[in-house]
Amino acid sequence: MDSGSLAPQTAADPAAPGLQARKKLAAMHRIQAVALDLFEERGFDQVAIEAVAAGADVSPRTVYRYFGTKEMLVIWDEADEHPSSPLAACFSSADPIGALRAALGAGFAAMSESELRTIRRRLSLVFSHQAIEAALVLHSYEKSGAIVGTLAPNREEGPERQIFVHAFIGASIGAMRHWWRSGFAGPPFAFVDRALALLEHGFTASTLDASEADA
Amino acid sequence: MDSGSLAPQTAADPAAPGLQARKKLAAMHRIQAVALDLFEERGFDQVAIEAVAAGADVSPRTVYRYFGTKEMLVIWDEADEHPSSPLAACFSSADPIGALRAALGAGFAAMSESELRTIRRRLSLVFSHQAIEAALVLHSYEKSGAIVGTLAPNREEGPERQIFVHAFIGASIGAMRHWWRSGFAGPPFAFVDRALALLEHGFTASTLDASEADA
DNA sequence: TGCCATCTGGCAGTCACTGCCTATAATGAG
DNA sequence: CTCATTATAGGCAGTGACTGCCAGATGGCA
Repeated sequence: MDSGSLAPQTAADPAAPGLQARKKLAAMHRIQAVALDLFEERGFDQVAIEAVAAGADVSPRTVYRYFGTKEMLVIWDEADEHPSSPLAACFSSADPIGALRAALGAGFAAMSESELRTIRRRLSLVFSHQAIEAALVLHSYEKSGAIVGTLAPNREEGPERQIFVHAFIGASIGAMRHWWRSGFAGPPFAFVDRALALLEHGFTASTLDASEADA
Repeated sequence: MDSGSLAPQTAADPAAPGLQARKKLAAMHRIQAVALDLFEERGFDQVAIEAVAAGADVSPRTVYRYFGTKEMLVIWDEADEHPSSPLAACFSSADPIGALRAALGAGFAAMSESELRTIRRRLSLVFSHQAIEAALVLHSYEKSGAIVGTLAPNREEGPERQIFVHAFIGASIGAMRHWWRSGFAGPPFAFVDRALALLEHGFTASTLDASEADA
């Protein structure tokens, strides 16, 4: 609702985004908010892009230009915009899993309650609709693939890193799905942390057999 | 080309599929063959379903009835039809990873060279087109989710199994992707086996750092 | 203030996908 | 073998996601 951040900046920050960039970002937030409302109210498949556009006072063409696909209305996160993702450093770390645990923990801790609420709303839509979940998996693959690609551009690599990235994303999404299925019980980081612990120490038979196995 | 298996069976096998079932299966193989040819020739996005249907001498409506989506023309595998999937037993085994390794190894070993060639063609399409890869991930999640769902219908579960299933699929697809990127060098099972070994014993820092790390 | 680059909106078109109805082919009983 | 029943393929029309194109509007900047 509030678009106070559209006011021009007094100091000339060299890396400051211009007015159009700020307007675009504000419009994207507005469009996504309208979309989430409509999707929750009528169901993802029952809402046409045209309705979202009308509710956000933009043209359908603009919605497509901003988000590309209907699923991206749910998937999109402003954090993805910043290219200097904290995940990038993790994959190149000597201890990737430890770095990921630290980065994700810090990320979740830094979230406000309203941000967490939005995350929960989006995840509910993700796991209720196959098409959105598929888009999320794919988006994550792409992002991580791009990160790994910049780390080792030319080197012939073994399959380990590729397998790890995919397994990491799979495990994370599995953890998020379980968080959702549990009615978002407990802090979100507990689930991701459990997933990372499993990846780090391996899935033993006893781990999978018993429901009680704390790391 | 040959549809010899359409001949009526002499002995009355009680579980034998009827004529329509055999015709449908033959048509699906024919349609998929045409689709793969066209997709490789012109590109997935440049081929309309109508063209596939025309090439296979069926109506477009029938293609949709059989495959549901365009991506399924690539994803579909006759092995998926049989409900008694060997994977089902694996997830309920006391040693799921060992069982998976055995089942997948046996599955790959049983494949003829022509079947392997088809797998390679399909994988090339999968990893060249995001939409198909997304559909594959989704399809795998669904299948595995259904299997796990039948195993423990009511029990409240911890996140471990959910995480494992997703990580397993992620790792497998990562392995397959690497197999594809390597120009399908070596036997396919080596990559999946590597993925399973990593899942079983965990991703250590040294595993991810060096390209050379044999289990 | 005025020029230039960029962006938004509208239009028309393609195509994946679906529900509905009819024609046809397989199945089982007599 | 014949017929009634049932399942299945094909045709048709419609919806909606998504895209290229062009004209008009708007921010960026001298």
